[in-house]
Amino acid sequence: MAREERRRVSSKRVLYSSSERVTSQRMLLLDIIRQSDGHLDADELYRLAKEKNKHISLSTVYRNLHLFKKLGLVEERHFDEGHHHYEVKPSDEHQHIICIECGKVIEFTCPLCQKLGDEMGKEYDFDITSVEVSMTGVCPECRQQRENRE
Amino acid sequence: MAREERRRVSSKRVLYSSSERVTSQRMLLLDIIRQSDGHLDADELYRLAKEKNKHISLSTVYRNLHLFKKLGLVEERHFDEGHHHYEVKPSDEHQHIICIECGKVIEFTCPLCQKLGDEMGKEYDFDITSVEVSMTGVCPECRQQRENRE
DNA sequence: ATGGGTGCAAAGACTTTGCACAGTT
DNA sequence: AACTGTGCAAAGTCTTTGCACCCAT
Repeated sequence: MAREERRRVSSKRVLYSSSERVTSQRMLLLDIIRQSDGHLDADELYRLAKEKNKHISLSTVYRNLHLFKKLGLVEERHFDEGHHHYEVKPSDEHQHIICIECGKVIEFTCPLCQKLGDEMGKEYDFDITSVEVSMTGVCPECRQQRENRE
Repeated sequence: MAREERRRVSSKRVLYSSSERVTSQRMLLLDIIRQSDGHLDADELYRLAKEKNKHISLSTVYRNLHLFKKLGLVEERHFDEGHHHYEVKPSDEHQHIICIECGKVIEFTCPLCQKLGDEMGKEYDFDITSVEVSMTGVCPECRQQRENRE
């Protein structure tokens, strides 16, 4: 079984084994989220889903994003904008660098960040459930363009 | 000159020395932001401002938050919600832990996080402009309440 | 006097909700 | 058959914008 395949089955298995119903919309959305390279927002997911199912509605997308989040299949990320982004919950925790010019997203892993979460949890007596690191900056390409403009 | 006083003057000095106009609304908003213990959202700032100036409008609040951000007087923070929070730009960079139950916010400093920003900047050839760390979890008080409920 | 700032109301962007019908169990 | 999920439209929340008037420079 290919790696891809295993991941897909595993997402759906979570759905099957939950008490939630398995609908074609949910299958479709899970497929799209898995195939994307991450960081979809609700509207992008909706547009992609509509290519396969013309009648799917935005509310269904929102409702199921909440469901997937509850089931632990996706994570909500808060970048510099007024809306949320979602990505498949990765087996390895990772963090993001976002270009403020073009919106490009770089992922990097940071074991240190998890460790930091543990430490701060102890320090302030919190049960830490997530550690989110977002750096913003200007990517090489956009910096180049800026320089050309000057 | 007291510490508080110095900080206020310094915020206003930035405004005076910019080409932006000095209006009573801007003075009022800067005063409120400075006096708050941080993490105000636009609506809270609006409500507080209305206590002093009944006619101030929400748009003025939004417009000036953008201005203050541009002038580097406040920072925008992205917690787990659908709206932004603002805080006086602190001389020392710090990060946040947010309780998912009651919304309480803890601040902690993390020199390591800035260092991480530098490193990642080098690694991916980004000019990093900010490093934002948000941890979420359950605070001691809310954990207690949960346990009582069970 | 000139140009930017403000208040108000309306519009925009993103998200949630009520309801009747359809689909899953 | 029972009950949850869906599509649609309407409402809700947060933010931005157009415009006439006001005020800082």
